[in-house]
Amino acid sequence: MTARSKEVPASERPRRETQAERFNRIYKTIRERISLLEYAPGTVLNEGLLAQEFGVSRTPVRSVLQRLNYDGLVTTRNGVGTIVTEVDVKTFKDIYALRMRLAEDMGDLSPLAPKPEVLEELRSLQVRAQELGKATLDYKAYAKLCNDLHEQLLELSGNMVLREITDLLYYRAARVWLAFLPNVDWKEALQTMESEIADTIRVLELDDMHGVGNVRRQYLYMTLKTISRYLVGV
Amino acid sequence: MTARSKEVPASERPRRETQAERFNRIYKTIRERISLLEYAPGTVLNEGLLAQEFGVSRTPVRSVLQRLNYDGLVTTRNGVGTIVTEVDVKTFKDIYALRMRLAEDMGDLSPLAPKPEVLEELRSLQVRAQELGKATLDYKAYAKLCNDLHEQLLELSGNMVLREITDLLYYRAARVWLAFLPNVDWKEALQTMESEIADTIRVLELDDMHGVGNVRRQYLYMTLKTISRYLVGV
DNA sequence: CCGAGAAGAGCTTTATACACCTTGGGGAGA
DNA sequence: TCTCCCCAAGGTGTATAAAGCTCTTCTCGG
Repeated sequence: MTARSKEVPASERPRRETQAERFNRIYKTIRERISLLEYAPGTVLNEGLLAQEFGVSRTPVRSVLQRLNYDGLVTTRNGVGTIVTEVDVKTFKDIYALRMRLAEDMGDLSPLAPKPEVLEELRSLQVRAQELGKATLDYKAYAKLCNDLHEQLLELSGNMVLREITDLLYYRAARVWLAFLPNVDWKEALQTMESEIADTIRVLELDDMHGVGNVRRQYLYMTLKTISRYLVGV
Repeated sequence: MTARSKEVPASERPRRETQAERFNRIYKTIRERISLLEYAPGTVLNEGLLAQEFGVSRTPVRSVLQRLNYDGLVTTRNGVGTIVTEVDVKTFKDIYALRMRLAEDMGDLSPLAPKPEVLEELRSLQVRAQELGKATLDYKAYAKLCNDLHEQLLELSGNMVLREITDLLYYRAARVWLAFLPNVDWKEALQTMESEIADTIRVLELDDMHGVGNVRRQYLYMTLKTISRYLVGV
């Protein structure tokens, strides 16, 4: 029993943020900014400024940036700074090829019975997609939708390792599709996304976990093909 | 042009170890020690001592340990130390289930034409397995053999992302099989390994990259079953 | 006018000092 | 004798200063 815990009951005491919690907060914040293209590829992240923004010293920020480095989202060059990476074409294709496989695996490897909350959340995502399709261009909202969909799909697998890797690969290539988005028709893009969500809900309601993976794989394939076609054109 | 490069021609100057090189050296060293059970699960790694051993300050060592933490090989507890993780049964099965899939993928996703060096290396591994089978128990040598085989198989895929993940998962679970080894017959274990290498060489000589994945998957399956059977028995 | 070179600014990397946390042992009290 | 509390030792987490690297810019010579 420490001295502090005697002063106030543990339940009332406003528990200070754990170091791990703080790490995750900063990590997810920066990762989201990268995935939303707020930090576009080539952007130089300054440790000092980030430290200032999050109200910590540079040390914990460095720790986060190193993690993002392992994730492949940034590279740090001595004397220059920490730079958000470009995703080259080959890597992009490699990632998508692998993600398509992993999507299938998601249905096979210890799938979880779909929790009602997930279905609920997916329906609200569907609404968001519909609303967004009517509205004017809002790439950031689109990206958030993608991220949220991804997050919900993760919930469907009981294989934590698969989850982790799927998450890793998702964020490593998420920027590419978003950066490509201006090249495709906005309404069509959102209709496609709405279809994916609708299809997913449909198979989920049948408890067809294999189907979920197939739907995901199908739309990953479409995305890959769309971008590939454009790359050939250039 | 810096001052130092004027003193001696760049070709003669003994290029100092890059920071990245030093990182990798320390990282791979510690990771190998973990995979070889030199640092068994539960072992507490002391940042200060490691820093002393590698002749650096605690900072770069911390950086390596954080990476190992992300890899799932250690967990760091404040005030205690950095502890080599146990691999629980569920995680182990999750990893193996995924590795089996990835082994198949290895044959499908941009396989590389087998370089002669790889075949050469595999043949030497086969010899090592034969020698080891005749000799007395040497778990560490067995583990090194496993690691080297793994490394060679990585060379066969042109999908760098797949390589990276395969590597990650290999080392995350490598300890388990090694720790289990005393429960199986030594000669049989080495005969099995020799068979795997022989099978791999055979399919490689036919340029059957899909076959390589199948062989790998097959032996992963055997390993998984062997351990699972034992776990049920307990 | 042009280019090579050197100095300087700004960044990351490393080293080090200090704060905080965890743990285990020793001592006082029941 | 057992239990509980306290505290000291030793660990990691954080902050900060020094060192090293990179790029820019300015200057001086051709």
